[in-house]
Amino acid sequence: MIRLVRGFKDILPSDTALWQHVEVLVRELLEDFGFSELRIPILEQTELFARSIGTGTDIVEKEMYTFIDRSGDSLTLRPEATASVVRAYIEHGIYAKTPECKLYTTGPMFRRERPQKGRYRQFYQINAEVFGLHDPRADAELILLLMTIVGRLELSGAGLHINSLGCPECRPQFREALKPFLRGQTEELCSNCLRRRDKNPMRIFDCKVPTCKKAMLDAPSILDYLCETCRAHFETVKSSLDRFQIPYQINHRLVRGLDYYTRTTFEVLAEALGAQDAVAGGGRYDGLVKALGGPDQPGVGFAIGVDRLIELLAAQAQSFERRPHLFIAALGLRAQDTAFQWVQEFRMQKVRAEMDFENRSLKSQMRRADKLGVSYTLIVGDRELDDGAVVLRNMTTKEQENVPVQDLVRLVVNRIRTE
RNA sequence: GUGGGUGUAGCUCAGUAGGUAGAGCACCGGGUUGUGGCCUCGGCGGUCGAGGGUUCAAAUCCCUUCACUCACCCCA
Repeated sequence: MIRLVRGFKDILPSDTALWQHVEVLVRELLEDFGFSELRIPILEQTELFARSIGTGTDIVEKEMYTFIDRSGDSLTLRPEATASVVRAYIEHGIYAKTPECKLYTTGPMFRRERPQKGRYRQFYQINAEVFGLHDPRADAELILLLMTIVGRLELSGAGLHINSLGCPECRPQFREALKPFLRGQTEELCSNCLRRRDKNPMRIFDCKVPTCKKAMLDAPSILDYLCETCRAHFETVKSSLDRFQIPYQINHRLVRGLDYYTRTTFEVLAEALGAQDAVAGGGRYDGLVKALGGPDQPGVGFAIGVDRLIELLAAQAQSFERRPHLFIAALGLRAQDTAFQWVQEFRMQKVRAEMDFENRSLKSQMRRADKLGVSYTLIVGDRELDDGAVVLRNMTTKEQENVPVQDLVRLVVNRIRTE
């Protein structure tokens, strides 16, 4: 048997209704908040990700699906979307026509990590990006949008964490201050953290090893090292969130894996997800557009991990399945022939009708009707056709009535609509 | 890439003094004449992850391998 590729998955019919529910709701909110959809390809030049995400990152170093195509170009299945959005923003001169713009995009991303709960090699994201706005209220608005989505989806147990990473002006000073502290923690830090102590010391905040966590409790906070501009920026983000009563937790340990983030950074975390607890994450990336060869335009964005979001919603046990409205139990070939005609007419009237093509007993057809969860069943056999009236059974009240064959579709449609 | 756990019917799982497999759910059908959900009876359905070894005999012991899963790592 040929099976799924490791880390990839099928989204089965029993789940797609929930996916669609999320997609529709999020899309509507994005449009309400002024975002326009941008559709970007799944394949890009490898260099785009190397330059935006950073050559030192794990994503670029060992997680990308990269191959050389026949022309000799190195291509990569996108591991994230922001780089492509920025590329499109620059390539099509969007910055010239509408430097300030809000874009969103959705689709699969690819990262060759070891699969586990909430982590797949093909996973889905909804990305929102805002370009051209330095104002901290843009950051706040984006977070507001994200939390509105969370709220509308009635997602429980999800908490917002925010932090500021400073800017190229003040972050280096923090890193310098962090180093002597870390040198004093040689005993406590795990081997991994010791290795990255010099290369990327801020990442140690992310380590989940208990002793590291403990050792980092007394570490200096980036928030004490922000320059005046960054401090004021962060203050406005917070006061804006307060104003809209968005609860949040300041977490000076919240750092990002991608090099291009500056200032505001945030994540929505849900404990129920296990180790992969980030449902959404984002932040400001003021240097990225320029770094990719565009004008010096700022950007802020977030990504929602749809798979994880769905997992949370599915656990909250809410059904979005679409059940048919009507089943036609037809007895005998003549009745089946008529029923076939009717189901088509019902569907044209937006009534989801089903019937059975096997010549099964009424009992088994009733069973099927019950299993489908229809609210009404039409029962038609030779007897009914001869009498010119078929039986309409209300599956919840068990009441039955006769409906004349001529004009049947209209009468039944009305009955179902008035439910 | 590293570690732990697990791999027996579509699903959830039983099944050790080694003797060629069971349950529940699901599915199909019956319980008198053309009527569902409960009950009841029956049926369908398994190369016991794969390959090799030990043995008269292995789902059960040994080796190898693959897959799934959780965690590390990383991140949405």
